[in-house]
Amino acid sequence: MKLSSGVLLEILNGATPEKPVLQVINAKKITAPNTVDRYRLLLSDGDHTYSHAMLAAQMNKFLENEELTSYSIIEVTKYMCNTLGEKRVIILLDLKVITSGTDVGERIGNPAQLGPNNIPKPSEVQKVDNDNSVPTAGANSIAQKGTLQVKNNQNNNNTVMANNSSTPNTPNRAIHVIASLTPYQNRWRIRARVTHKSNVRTWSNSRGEGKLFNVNLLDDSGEIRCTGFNDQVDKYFDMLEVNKIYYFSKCTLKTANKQYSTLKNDYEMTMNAETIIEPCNDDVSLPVLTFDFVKISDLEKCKPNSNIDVVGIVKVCNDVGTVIGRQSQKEITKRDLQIVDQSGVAVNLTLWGEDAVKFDGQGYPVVAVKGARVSDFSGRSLSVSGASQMMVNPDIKESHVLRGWFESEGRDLSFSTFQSEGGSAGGNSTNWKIFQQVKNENLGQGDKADYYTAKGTVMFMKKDNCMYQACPTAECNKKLIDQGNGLYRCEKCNREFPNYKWRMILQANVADHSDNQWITCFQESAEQMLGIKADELGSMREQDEMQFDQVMRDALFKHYIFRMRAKVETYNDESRLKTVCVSATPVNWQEYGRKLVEQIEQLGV
DNA sequence: CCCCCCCC
Repeated sequence: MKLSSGVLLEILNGATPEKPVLQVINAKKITAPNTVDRYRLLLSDGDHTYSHAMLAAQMNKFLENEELTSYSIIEVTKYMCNTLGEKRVIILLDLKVITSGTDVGERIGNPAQLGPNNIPKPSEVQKVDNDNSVPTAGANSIAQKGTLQVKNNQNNNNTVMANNSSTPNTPNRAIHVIASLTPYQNRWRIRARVTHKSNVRTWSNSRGEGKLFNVNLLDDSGEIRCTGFNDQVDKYFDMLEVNKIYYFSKCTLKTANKQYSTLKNDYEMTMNAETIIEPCNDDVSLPVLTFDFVKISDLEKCKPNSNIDVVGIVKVCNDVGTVIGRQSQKEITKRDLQIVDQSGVAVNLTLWGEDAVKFDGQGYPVVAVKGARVSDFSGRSLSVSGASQMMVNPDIKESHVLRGWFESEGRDLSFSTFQSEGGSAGGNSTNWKIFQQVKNENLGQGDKADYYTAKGTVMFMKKDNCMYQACPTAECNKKLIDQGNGLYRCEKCNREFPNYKWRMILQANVADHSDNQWITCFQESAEQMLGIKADELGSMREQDEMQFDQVMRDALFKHYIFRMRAKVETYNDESRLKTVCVSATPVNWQEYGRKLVEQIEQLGV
């Protein structure tokens, strides 16, 4: 296969030749904390090599599954050339591997390196100042696997009507692609489809209050989240509609917090007072939603609290039910579905709120969820969170294939389910861990607390600040302010009291054979571990410090079964794992011994 | 500047 000689120089000169055939000499992974990995490529057209080339993030799988290796020959079906400062960067948006790297085995020809000295400066590049500056090689760009492609100007089974009816009164200016946006460059304009719009949410905390919403934006190169606060909510919330295409410019780019973002982008955008958003009614071909489906059987390999894309047939649709939120104490509507796919495994998918109420499970519908939340409840289960996007019977290939499979054979199959760990029957979610596992498995690093059970020995307790004078009101445990006049003030109840009750916050270090863990014990667990009621201990400390010290010493080196809640908390940009001891129960040695025997048997020795 | 998305 011949390389497209000289094509790199043409591209850098501003031309957009179709389907260039290039050799990938090598690829280098660029990693940075809290970002999606990106790959920088050294490309060759046989005459020249060029190293300022990037693979669009959604094409990473080509390298990660080793389909694309060094020396591979590729046909680039979609690409673009962007200017970043004084650099011209070629971004590969879509490609086909024509010959594998191992079959080629070497660098073709003797290409000379292109660099700043022998390529035109961006300012010298002939401006291709119209919408054609996004090259879509070939008359019809090929929809990627799992991509719903809209062709506004064609009748075709894949067509989803997305009518952008208003006329853009926008001057023709070069269009940038989402993959090329960075915080270091603010002269850009993208054309993107809104694939998701949140509701308006209000917040109120120590840093202030306000309202916000976000939209997810998608173009050929990638996706990005865009958030509008306060004034921008009023200005753009109603205007932006899901599935429609808009021009965006002058938003603020910042590093995305991966803890909260499910989108494949290192950055996210915030609308500001200068932001310009205009509807686009051109005949443009932009993807609607890209999925990266995980087979249900592969959920086992997915980390709890991660977000994945899944598609399945709704085999069982349970009735709507309600639960009480642990934190909010509010009643929440939910509906459990059981979904299945060709992997022969069934998994529970929980819908919440409106999604749960509105869902119609008649006729075994297909559901596709982008960004479903994985949990380890009963082995594995899934949840449609606010950041997820759910489509029922979407018009995508996977959906039709799944339907065909279900009608022909899937309907009559029996499916296996995930098993909760520990081996006990039923949904036993005790989740036994040793402290080393707690660290290795990054428990509590997700945005939701992780609960686990561990057997541990008390190694140390901090005496300082282990108890405080709390508001005597039954439900209020707030620390009182000693007024010095025999009265104590509660800021929460806005009252003064002559009395108080003792409450405990005991920091303890507990260990097992593998590691140790600092934990916070509140009233009940602290009283259990110290073997004394907080009120008694409080007055003891005031009357006889030595006796108090003795109680603390006597509590050391005792063994408990601890129920823990682990969650990362962030103070002043510094995050650390906070482990709260929910309960401490003295070890029942018979029962614990039986559990160890069971574990040993499971080793199969 | 949010970041809650829940339950067994």
